[in-house]
Amino acid sequence: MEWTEETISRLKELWAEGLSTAEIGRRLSITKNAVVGKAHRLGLPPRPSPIRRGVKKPEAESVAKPDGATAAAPATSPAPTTKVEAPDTVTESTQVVPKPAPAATPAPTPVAAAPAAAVQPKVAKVEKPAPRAPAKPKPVPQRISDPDPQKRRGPSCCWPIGDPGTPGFHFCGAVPLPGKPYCAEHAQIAYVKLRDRRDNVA
DNA sequence: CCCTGATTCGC
DNA sequence: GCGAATCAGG
Repeated sequence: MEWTEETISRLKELWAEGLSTAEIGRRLSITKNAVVGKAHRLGLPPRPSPIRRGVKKPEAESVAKPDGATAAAPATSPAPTTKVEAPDTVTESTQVVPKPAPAATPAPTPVAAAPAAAVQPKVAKVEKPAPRAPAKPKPVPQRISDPDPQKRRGPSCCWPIGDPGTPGFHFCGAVPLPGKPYCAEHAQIAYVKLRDRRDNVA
């Protein structure tokens, strides 16, 4: 495989759009392994993996030395969960991380999903059969009346401002368009027409 | 078995 | 650097 700037950028785009590695592979006429391998090498943001292979291999080291003394492991604390999370959520509003889903994802349901680092919030409309997550148009009737983002508890624009995990990160919070997760301003950006990309061999 | 993505390892 | 083979979870 010849990874030219062209193919690499194409890979990045498709990767950022959340397509499966296999799907990307199909589009580029390469195997998913090639896609994954390259993406990994490029340091592309890992997307939700079904597995967690992080478990280390048989490493001879963690043998807990019974010779006591100053054991580094405080067994007295069964729950030393040192969480380093809770960056700085905006207000008390239930913020959901917007995953620019294909087509329209109207449901403001808390989709607990962390966006892959700095995923470009662009909604792409793929014509190919989506592997999973079929669009489920479910118009949620909700009245928008209170224009104050700080007070209203209803739906709020979940356009991410800044990078998730960084201190300044927050969501737009403005009043979203009816049936849309974003406000008018960000909906424009979100629902940009995917530029024509008819491609490759077949 | 199908799907998925991650890592390993020979090339 | 590349990607098939392999692993591993859903």
